[in-house]
Amino acid sequence: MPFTIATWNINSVRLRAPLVERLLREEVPDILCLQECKSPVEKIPRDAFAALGYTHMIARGQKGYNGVAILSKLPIEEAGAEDHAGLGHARHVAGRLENGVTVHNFYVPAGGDVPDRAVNEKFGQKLDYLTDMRDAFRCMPPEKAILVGDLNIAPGEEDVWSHKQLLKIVSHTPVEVAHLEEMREAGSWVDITRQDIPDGKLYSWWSYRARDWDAADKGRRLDHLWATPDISGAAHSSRILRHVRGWEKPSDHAPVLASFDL
DNA sequence: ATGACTAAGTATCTTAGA
Repeated sequence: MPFTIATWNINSVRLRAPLVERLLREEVPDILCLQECKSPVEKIPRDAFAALGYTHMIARGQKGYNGVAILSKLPIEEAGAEDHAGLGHARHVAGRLENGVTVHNFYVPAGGDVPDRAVNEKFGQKLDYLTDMRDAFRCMPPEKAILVGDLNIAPGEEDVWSHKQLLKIVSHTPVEVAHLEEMREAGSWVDITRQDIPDGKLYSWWSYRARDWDAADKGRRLDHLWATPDISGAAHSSRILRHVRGWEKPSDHAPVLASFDL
């Protein structure tokens, strides 16, 4: 049965519940993975999503920060949640669909301002988080799986507005890109967005600080949708919904989507 | 110059985002 999956860093699921509902109405993905819910699980407005047919939810949450949720029209059962790097943060949750596909929803640490773990503890935590993800995938190679989320790294030169100007900016430093690539390789993950849209600039995040984010267009592709090789051939129709960044009181991230014919 | 915003908490500023 074919299905569509979406991922979106919502930057507060309670404040932006109306935007989530609008996306669900307009795009009708079968599954929507959210990051930065910034809410305890019991305070997520799940009834509003259930009213639109999203009757299944798997989530991990905490007060104020982080938090991930999987909303689904399709039945989905819990398939674990990891606390990589031992941060005690709600940054991962996994679910399994009835067709046997496992969905991983990740929110990788942002990493702070200075790309040096000797002076910035958060940068070290980001690298450690990616290393632990890598080791987990090496230990148990994923099959029939999809990995989505805000990975907080824009790996390619075409994934940022200026490769040269961002080389020393957290999210695009060579050490982060190397950690991401090792983790991707450990799970044999295929970047579905780039499989479908191989060429050209592609962003999923634009800073709130720009006077006119659309005109400046200084974006980065921080949000990713990957799949294992056994199902990557079934993926198609990848999109990044740039126009959603222009909605009233938007998240600074745009939703990323793909469909699978399985 | 990227360039001066946004959200939550216990909150009238601090921490975090990236």
